[in-house]
This record gives sequence, C-alpha cells and structure tokens, in this order.
Amino acid sequence: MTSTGTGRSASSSGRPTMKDVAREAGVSLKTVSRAVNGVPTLDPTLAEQVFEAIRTLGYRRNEVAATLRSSALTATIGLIIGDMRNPFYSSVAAGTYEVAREHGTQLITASSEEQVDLEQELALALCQRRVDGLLMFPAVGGQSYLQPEMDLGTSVVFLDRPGTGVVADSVRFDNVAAARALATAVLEEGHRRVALLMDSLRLSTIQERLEGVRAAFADAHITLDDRLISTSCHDPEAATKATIAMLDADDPPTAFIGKNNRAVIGIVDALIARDARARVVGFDDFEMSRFLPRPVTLACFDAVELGRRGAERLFERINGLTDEPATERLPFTIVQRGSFR
Amino acid sequence: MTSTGTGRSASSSGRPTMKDVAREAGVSLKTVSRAVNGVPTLDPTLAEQVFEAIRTLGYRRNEVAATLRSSALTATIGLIIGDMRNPFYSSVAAGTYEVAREHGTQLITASSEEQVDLEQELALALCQRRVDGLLMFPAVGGQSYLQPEMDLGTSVVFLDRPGTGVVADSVRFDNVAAARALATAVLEEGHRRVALLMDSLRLSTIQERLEGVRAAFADAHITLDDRLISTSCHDPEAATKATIAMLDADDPPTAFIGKNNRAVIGIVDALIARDARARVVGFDDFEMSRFLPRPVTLACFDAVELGRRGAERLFERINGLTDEPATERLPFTIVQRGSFR
DNA sequence: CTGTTAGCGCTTTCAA
DNA sequence: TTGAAAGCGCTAACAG
Repeated sequence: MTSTGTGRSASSSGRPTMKDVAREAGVSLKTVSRAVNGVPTLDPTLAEQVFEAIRTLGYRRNEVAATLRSSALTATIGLIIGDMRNPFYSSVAAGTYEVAREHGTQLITASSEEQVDLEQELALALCQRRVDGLLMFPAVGGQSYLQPEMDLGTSVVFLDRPGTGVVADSVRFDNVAAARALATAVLEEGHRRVALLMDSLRLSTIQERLEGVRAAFADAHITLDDRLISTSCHDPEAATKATIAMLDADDPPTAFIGKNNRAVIGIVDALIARDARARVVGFDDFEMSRFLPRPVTLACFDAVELGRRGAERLFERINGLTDEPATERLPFTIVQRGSFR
Repeated sequence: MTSTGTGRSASSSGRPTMKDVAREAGVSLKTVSRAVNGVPTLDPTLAEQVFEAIRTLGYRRNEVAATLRSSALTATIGLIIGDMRNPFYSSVAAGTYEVAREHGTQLITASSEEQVDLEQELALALCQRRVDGLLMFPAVGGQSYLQPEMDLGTSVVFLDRPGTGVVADSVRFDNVAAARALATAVLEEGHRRVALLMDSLRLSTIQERLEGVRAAFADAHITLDDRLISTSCHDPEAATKATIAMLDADDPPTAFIGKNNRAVIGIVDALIARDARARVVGFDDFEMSRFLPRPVTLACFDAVELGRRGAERLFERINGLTDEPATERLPFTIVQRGSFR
C-alpha cells in the first residue's frame, strides 16, 4: 500500500483531514494545502506524494472550512422565488442555475410564498450562510431589512419587480410595452368593449400592464370602461368566474385581455362554458397553448432569460461592479396560438 | 446609545463577529454564544445586554463557522435532477423543498443533464460542501463513486430509478403496475394491434413499463408485435414521427401507449396530422391535458410526492435510521382526459 | 451561572 | 521552496 500510512486514519472520526494527509504523506500541512490548491511553486515530487496520500485516504477538501479563513467567496448564491410549484418560477430557476453553473457556483433555492415575512426570514438565513449574492422576487411589503446585509457586502438583484425600501438592480419585463401592443391590436381590430382580467393593483407588474393598456386606449381616443376591469383573477377559476359574469351582463365585452397564461385559460374555459365567441389576448405562452380551442394572441416573456439576466447581473456585482443600480427591461414577443383542430 | 461601544466596530472589516458583540456588551465571547444559542442557564440581564449589543452592531451569526467546530449538521441537502427545464423535475424539486423546509434545511439543486460524469462532479462537490444528504436521479452509468462518501456518513436516496454500483434507498413509481393497467384496459376494449412509443431500454423506468405491458399481454394470451415498439421517443417530435410511420404502414395499430406525457402529445399530433382515429393511453398527466383534442387515458404518477417521499426518507437516514436500504413504490392513478369540445 | 482554554479544517502570514 | 505559528468565527470542555 503506502509507505507510512495506515490506509484509513482520521484524526477524530469520520472524514480524513488535511492533517491526516500530511501525516500520511510525511509532509507539512501547508504542503498539502499547496498541492490541493495547485500552487505552482511546489516540488512535483512532493506534490505526487501528497496526491498519493490523498488517494489512499480518500481525502476530499472541506469547502466550508476553506472559505472560513480565507476571504474567498462561498461560491453559493441564493434564489428566492414565489412558488416552487409554479412553472414560471421554475423556468427562472433554470436560467439562474445555468448562469450559476457557468460561474462554478451552487444555487440554493427557496420560496417566499409571496409573503414578505417569510421572504425576510429566508433572505436573512441565506445571508447567515454567507451566500455571495441574492436573487429574489420581492414580495409586497418592502425589502428595507436587506439594507444592513447590502452594506456588509451582500449583492442583491431583484427579479420581475422592483424591491422597495432599498435600492438595488432589477431585471424586469417590459410590461407596459407588451400590454400596449396587445391592447392596440385589439382596438385596431375594432373592438371597443374590452375586458381586463387582472390581479391586485398592489403588484407592480399588474400596474404596468394596466398602464400599457390605458396608453393604447388613450392613443386611440377610446374610453376604457372600468367596470370591465377585474383585479382579482389570481387563478384560472377566478378568471373564469369573472369572464362569465361579464358575458352574462348587459353589453358584454367582445374582447378579453388576460393578465397571464392562467387567466387566458380561465377565459377560454368561460367562453366554452357559455359557448361564446370573443377575442382573447393575454400574457405568457405555455407548452400546450397550441391545443387551446380558441385562437389567442399572446405577448410572451422569456422566464428563463429573466433568470439568466438576473444571475448575470448578480455576478457582475459580486465581481465588483459598482455602477449605480439599474433596471433592465426584457422584451416581449407576440405569438398566435390556439384554435386547434 | 450604548455603554462602551462604538456603534459600528468590526474586528477586521466587514461583518461584526461574536467577538465584537462581546466587547460591545462587555461580556465574554462564550456568554454571547450562549445568548445567541438561547442557553437557558444564562442571567436574563446579561442576555439582554448581549441582545442590545447585537442590535446596535447589526450582528448576525455566521452559520458556516458555527457548523465547523460542532459536529452539527450543515442543515443543507443536495438535490440532483436530470433537467432544470423539465416540469417533471421541477415538481419533484417542489416536493423536496417542502420537506426540507419542514426540517429547517436549505436545498441546493443541481442538474446532471442525465450524464453520469457531470452527476459525479456535482455529487462530490456537494459532499465537499458537507451537505447532510443527497437526493438524486441516478444517471445511466453507475454510482459506485458514492461509496466512499456514504461510508463517511453522507446519506443518499435515489429517486425514480435505482442507483447502480452502490446500495441505497430509493423511492420510485410503480411502473409495472401502471403499465399493466393501461395495457389491460386497451386489450379489454378489444384492441389487438397496440403500439408502444417508448424510450431507450437502458432506462429502468422504460424497462419496467415494458415489462408491465408484456405481463398484460401474457395475461390475455395475446402476442405483442415487437415491430410496434419504438424505443426512441425521447421527445414529442420523435413520437409524432414514429406514430406517423406506423399509421402509414400496413396493418396499422389501433391503439398507442405513450411512455410519458410528451409522447402522448406527440401521438395526438400525429393523429391530427393524419386525421386518424386511434386509442391513446400513456403516462403522466399535465396541466393542459383537458384541452387535448382526442380522448386519452393517463396513468398518473405524482412527481411532487416523489420529491416529498424521497426527502422524508433522506431525513430519516440523516436522523440515524439504520434499517436495510429499501425501495418504496409510489402508486398511480388513472384519469380520463382530452376529447375537448 | 460565567469565563478561559482548546480546537474544528483550512488558509495566511512570516520565517527558515 | 517548505514549514511553524497564528487565526477565521464559532462551539465544546472544563474550570472557577
């Protein structure tokens, strides 16, 4: 086997340490450290001895200990999304992971359930783990609790919406332009009774989409009927209900704008239920959209790209970028879907 | 402000440490440690002094350092999935996260791209980070590289398929029973020409599904035509192509069994393209399945539950369970979908 | 109940 | 080029 070693020694118990390797190889601790870290100014013969010992002992460097003394980064970033089960967030996580991987960094993902208290707990826990940076979808309620951490050097980038109570970079979609494009298209087709199936106006993305729609109406000198705005379509079922209510009322809308893909599905379900025809447009594509039994026009945002760009910005910060915090807006694309068969 | 403190002192630079807090509060390091860890045998007055100092300094315990000395766990587990962009894996991650959260544990997720070399690199990197346990979808090629880590106390649970070259727990779906049920249903409806749109037989899940189908055919004393078995339907497009080829051949199948939801979509696309009617069954439900323009029967597995159960088993191991490694099989459910409008 | 002394596994001075 | 000593931020053992 080996010259001096026992073949399986460990100082205390469990995993062999650098000390064990040093003893096994008959060199000093520091020489092992140098070998492991590939320091060039090390006698190749000694290095080989060390590697030999590492192999026989099955040594593996403890990264946690390594980053403690050194001021090195932990090569870990945290991602706080709103809901693990939501494919949108999963796609963002996928994009983030890809960039993290390119930077040799691990990704810890957590979910705030869109609740700011939980978000704070998770964010601070990640900071205590000394993540190099934090990527997050800020919940309604404010992120001022992050200020001390940011002062201490933790980089933060917000996704999809701006954090409040603290200034930091954000990467967001161009909600205003997308909404304006959709609404303009609908108006140009001659529709005048246009319903908006939205969510709470406390959400900045909803505010922006509404703003875009209003701009389109203003451009066309057409009045938007506020009674046709629903701000409670949190899920497809709510959208279905709201749509049906509007269809059943006097002077029903001839076009519907859904706040996201799930709202669009809810609208289509309602049209089926009432056997009604209406123009449907909305935001965000989804895998099965071509099977929708009604034609729809969708303004699509790229969730994976959001995760990618957010992570790229975060790594720029981690690597020392000191520019003023900025907002990057990601573009949209328009696709025609549905009406299958 | 405070009695002695500067209000913002840090030993070296950056974050304040326990030492800083001790100085600020005028107590010993250990007293701070006790206060932070909520040791009950501590004079409340002293504790309050400490907390006061913690507040003024904005101190936050360094978890990395805390788990170094103590033999405490790192409260981190690793999850290696096959593809971040695949909703199936995302759902598993969601289930795993929920359980990890219940255990106050962070989740580091990584993707092997189903390549065993990359998987090994990621798994070992996670071990170097001293994760308490590893949850993974083992790639084809063998996991014997994990043996040393497991000997050193890292718990491992395999998901969806068994690891090879090493014995460990696994949580898997009951592929045989599900496939048998689907095939039996098709045969009982009178179909005799049944096509199987599968994937590589190197995948144990595919082997098992094929085994279940064969069992159903054997039960019914019917011969399965091997020419109607495709083992290359890795994506929907491939399934579409294979389906079309079979439809265009002599004596075409009257029923199709898809290896997963994407294969089912591919089959349906092919039927539409050829304006053909055929019985379609397969595995795994998906959100938009009700919009499929053909009726389908699906044997569904619960991906979130797979992640949950795997994580639960992992935590049992982490918490000292020493039973023989075992395989848990998760049940399936049958649903009728599609044929919309 | 509190403080002192080690020490976790590694990196970083600073000598030799 | 190599090694000894000190130290990262914290916890554990043992006194006081």
